[in-house]
Amino acid sequence: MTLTQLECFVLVARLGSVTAAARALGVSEPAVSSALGALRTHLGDQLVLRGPTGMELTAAGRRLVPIASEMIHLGAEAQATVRQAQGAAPELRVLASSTIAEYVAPSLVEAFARKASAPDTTVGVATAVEMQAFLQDRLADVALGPKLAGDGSVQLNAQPVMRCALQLLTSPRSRLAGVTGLSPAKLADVDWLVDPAGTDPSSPVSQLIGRLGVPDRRVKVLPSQTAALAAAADDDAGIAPAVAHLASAEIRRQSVVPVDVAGFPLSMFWHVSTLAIDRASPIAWAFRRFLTTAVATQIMLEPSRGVPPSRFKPPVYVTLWN
Amino acid sequence: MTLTQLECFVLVARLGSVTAAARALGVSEPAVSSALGALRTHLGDQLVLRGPTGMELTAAGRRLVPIASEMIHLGAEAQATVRQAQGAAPELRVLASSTIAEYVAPSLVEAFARKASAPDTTVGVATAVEMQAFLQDRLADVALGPKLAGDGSVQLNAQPVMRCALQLLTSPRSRLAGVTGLSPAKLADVDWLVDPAGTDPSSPVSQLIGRLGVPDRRVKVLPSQTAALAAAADDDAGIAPAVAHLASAEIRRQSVVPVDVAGFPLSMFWHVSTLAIDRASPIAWAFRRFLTTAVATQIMLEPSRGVPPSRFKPPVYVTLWN
DNA sequence: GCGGCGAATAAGGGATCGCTTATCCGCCCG
DNA sequence: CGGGCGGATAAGCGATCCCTTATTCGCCGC
Repeated sequence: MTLTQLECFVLVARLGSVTAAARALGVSEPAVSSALGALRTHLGDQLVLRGPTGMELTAAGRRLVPIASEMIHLGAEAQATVRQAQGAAPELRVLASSTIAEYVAPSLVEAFARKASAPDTTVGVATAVEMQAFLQDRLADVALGPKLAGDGSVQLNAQPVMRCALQLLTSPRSRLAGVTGLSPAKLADVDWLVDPAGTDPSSPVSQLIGRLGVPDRRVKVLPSQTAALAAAADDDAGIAPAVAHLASAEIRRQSVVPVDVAGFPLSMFWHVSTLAIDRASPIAWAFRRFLTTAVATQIMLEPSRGVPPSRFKPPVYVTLWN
Repeated sequence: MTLTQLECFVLVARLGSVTAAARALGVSEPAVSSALGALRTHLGDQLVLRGPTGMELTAAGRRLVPIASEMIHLGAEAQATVRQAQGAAPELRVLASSTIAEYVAPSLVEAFARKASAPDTTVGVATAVEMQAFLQDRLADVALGPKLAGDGSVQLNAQPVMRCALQLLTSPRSRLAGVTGLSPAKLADVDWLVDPAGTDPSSPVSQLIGRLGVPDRRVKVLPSQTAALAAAADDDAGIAPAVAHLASAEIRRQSVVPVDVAGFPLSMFWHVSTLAIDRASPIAWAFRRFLTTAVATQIMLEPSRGVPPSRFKPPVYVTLWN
């Protein structure tokens, strides 16, 4: 029985899929599968079984989840406690959607470090379900992006921190540019140039794509929002969905222009989510309060220029014990 | 960071010595030392330092102990929970002094299993400090033998279950036999034939030996009380300290006779110790209550004939996760 | 029946674990 | 100052972990 094995099990249980857990951990699917197999053998129970809607817990598995989750948490707490006893800065583990990680998370973290007790901060990219699982297991302290609610066992606390306008952008030379009152149906048959957050099923972009019935082959996932905007500028028909104020530079210099479709710009919110205040770390809520300050709002409105596509590193997931 | 490493650390912290922890775990001293070294490297703190009175905790170590202890406990609980969810019998881990393990623990456990829900019981031999550490870490459920109090952090609850008379026995052909009003000073210069419990510093026998100033070379540790009595019967001067009613068969057939020394027979008690009732497992307290019944008392008074020395297995320590 | 998707299994390799025995080192005590 | 005790270190070895890629299995929808 290894902490790694327990971690794999909990993630499979929470995410409902071995593949999803592997993705969240940044390892291959058989790695998780075999860890799970070892735990199953050791405990003499299947723990999770394949069901129609994903992996479902057995009776034993259902009881094991909270225990394993607590062990993982204590493992992280052990490290944090020792660090703190040595007088080191507390640790703040932030998860963000790829869009936020690209444009505003670094500046936010930097500004917070200057104001607060200079915590040792790491930023990782994750999808909404991954954020939820990581927060519940306390493998991360703060999630930035979609609104998270938590499942039955562990409640999460979300709060909007930024109102955004989602625009559909295209090249000024595109055949979509300048057309007024464009029919949404037309949008299903052009290239959609999205950043990794667009692959998160719970993201507004992904839901939009689903609602419009855009076929998969039309969805091009670029490594960053900046890259997506650059690709849109070169494409004669592609659409890049983007948060308006993040693309302000590209819009101002007219490398891309808004597409005129009913319902756009689409209003949406960035949220900050943590465990409830009595269960989360103090530094998590300090960061959370910081996000509602004018300083933070300013940073979110005037983001650092997008990281060049080539240098944008997608997932910097939480480091564990290996 | 491994559960094994944490376990080693906690035992070193609780027992105050690497060697003692190694003995409690039934492994070599470097095994514990290197596990501790790995944890130190991983966490970047010494955790425990050599002090005049044993290994002393650093600030970080002091904070780590309860966290690590809880992780170990949860590890054991994970296994127990899964077992239980599968409908298996609950687990009862009993620690006993070697004397009790030899004479009465098997019968007690067997009788309890017949009355109660037939738990899956294991019996191990341990010294008093080991019992204390194991109970506090919840690696054992019940300790049988000396009265345990617990240290500051985790309170233990002890209760006497049997009053015993400690006799000094010798061969009827010994030069000590038949002598009346023997001076205690004479006892320091004869062989003392003790069972493994006699090496536990907190045992009455060990304290007696210390009080009388018996030199180490005079103390012969036999693998069981039965073996000690047999050796005493063959020795022309040796003394075997023994609980009177356990040696009743040997006394009745006159293979050994009591030595007449002031203060003997010496009254002492067997205790049962567990965590407080709200922190211990239900089965632990069920066993505890059983020990105060007439059935259990009868078993303790008329023990199963001592296990033949050759078949007595000394330490069957708690199994962990390997 | 046949793809396709997701999980399990196979095979292999590098790292670590966990244990051993033997040795070294620091410290206290006679 | 030498011995002795207890902890740390060295060297080595087998088992396990943990990861990979490739393949197989089971199930569902077409």
